[in-house]
Amino acid sequence: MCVATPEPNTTKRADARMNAAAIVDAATRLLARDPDASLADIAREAGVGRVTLYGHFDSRATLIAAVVDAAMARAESELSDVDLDGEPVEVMRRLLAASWRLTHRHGALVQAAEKSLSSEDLHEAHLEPIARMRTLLERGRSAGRFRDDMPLAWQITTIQDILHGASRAVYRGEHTPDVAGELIEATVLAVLAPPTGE
Amino acid sequence: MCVATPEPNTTKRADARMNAAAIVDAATRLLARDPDASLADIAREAGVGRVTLYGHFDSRATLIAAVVDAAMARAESELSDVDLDGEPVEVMRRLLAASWRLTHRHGALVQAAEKSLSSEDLHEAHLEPIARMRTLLERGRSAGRFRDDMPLAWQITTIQDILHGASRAVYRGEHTPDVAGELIEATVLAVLAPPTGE
DNA sequence: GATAACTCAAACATTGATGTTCAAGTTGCA
DNA sequence: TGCAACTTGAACATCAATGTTTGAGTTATC
Repeated sequence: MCVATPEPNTTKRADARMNAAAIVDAATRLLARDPDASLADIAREAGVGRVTLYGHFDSRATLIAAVVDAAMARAESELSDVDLDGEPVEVMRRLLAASWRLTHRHGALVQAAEKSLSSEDLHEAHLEPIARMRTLLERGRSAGRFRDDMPLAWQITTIQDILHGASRAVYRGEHTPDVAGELIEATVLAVLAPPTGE
Repeated sequence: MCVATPEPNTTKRADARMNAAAIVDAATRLLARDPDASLADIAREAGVGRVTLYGHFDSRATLIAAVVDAAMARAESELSDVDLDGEPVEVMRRLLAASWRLTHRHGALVQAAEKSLSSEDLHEAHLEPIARMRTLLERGRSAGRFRDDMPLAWQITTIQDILHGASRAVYRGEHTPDVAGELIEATVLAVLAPPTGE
């Protein structure tokens, strides 16, 4: 569940804690756009010396683990707010909206994590959101609201691909995040809709 | 159109030409899976010494330019074989099938190219296939066969995202290329289908 | 079969990012 | 106020990938 080893609760000075948070924040922002962003870039973005960064995080991997943990914590918090009961199409709308906010915020962070962290940790990290989506898809299929003539895994990766593609398109400036959210909803629902007997 | 400066027609020895071709081939294969593959890896994959590679290509950028050129040449040849006349949905099927073969073969090569080549060159390189797809989409929309309540650019990037996602899924071993082709067709057509008055 | 073209391993130079050390300067906090 | 905690730039070590050079060995081609 948790990628970084939890800090021993040494009481740090207030400014030190602020800096650590600023670094994680800056890293989240930069890595979302460029998974290869250097630690020097991240330190600069955080308004902090490079040495200070190393004072807080032993290595690139340690920092990324911290970023992933923070991201996962917020993600779980936001996703678990989504009410999974009710009409599957409506639930999918809500789940997509929450997923889009997260994807847009974290962007390519997954790729950064894949390069620096053991794949087991990461796979486990993504397991929960995927399971959530899978459960919803299965329920929607049983209810005849989603098509079931494609593999579940395909539908899930397609949804992820659409989300990540939207993230890149927004970074390219092609759409606003809000418009992208609407397009995602329309597109995913079209993919999932049971084929009308043509 | 052409990324690499064309070779002065110095007559090279047969084995040298073979090696150059083997290197481009190996690079195409490796870069399709890992856009960060090192030149040492590529040389090994080509069954050639690292120095030999540098004998044929000045730099990583030069090699990638050659790979892109070869890929583009084959791509154009295969895509221009697709008959663009006729029922838009049928044409889309054919165009998708051809695009899938190319995507599966070239995979992440685009990303490798983006890191090593000037973005102008690359943008121009991708212009033609995108224009082809755009023309077809516009015709299908006019004919009422494709939905026109989303931006064209969104539909195009979505199609590209689905193709690339399928490529990754196949590399992960989740589907065979053939099955992926069918899934791509069904998924893209679902995305493009005009919404039925619900 | 002579020769120019080509290959290749080993060894070196360079570059850019990572990570470390140090000594001097600030600042939160008791 | 004073001190430990914290920050910082500069300088250094390391590592991996990119390129380069050399010199000896193959081989296509004339």
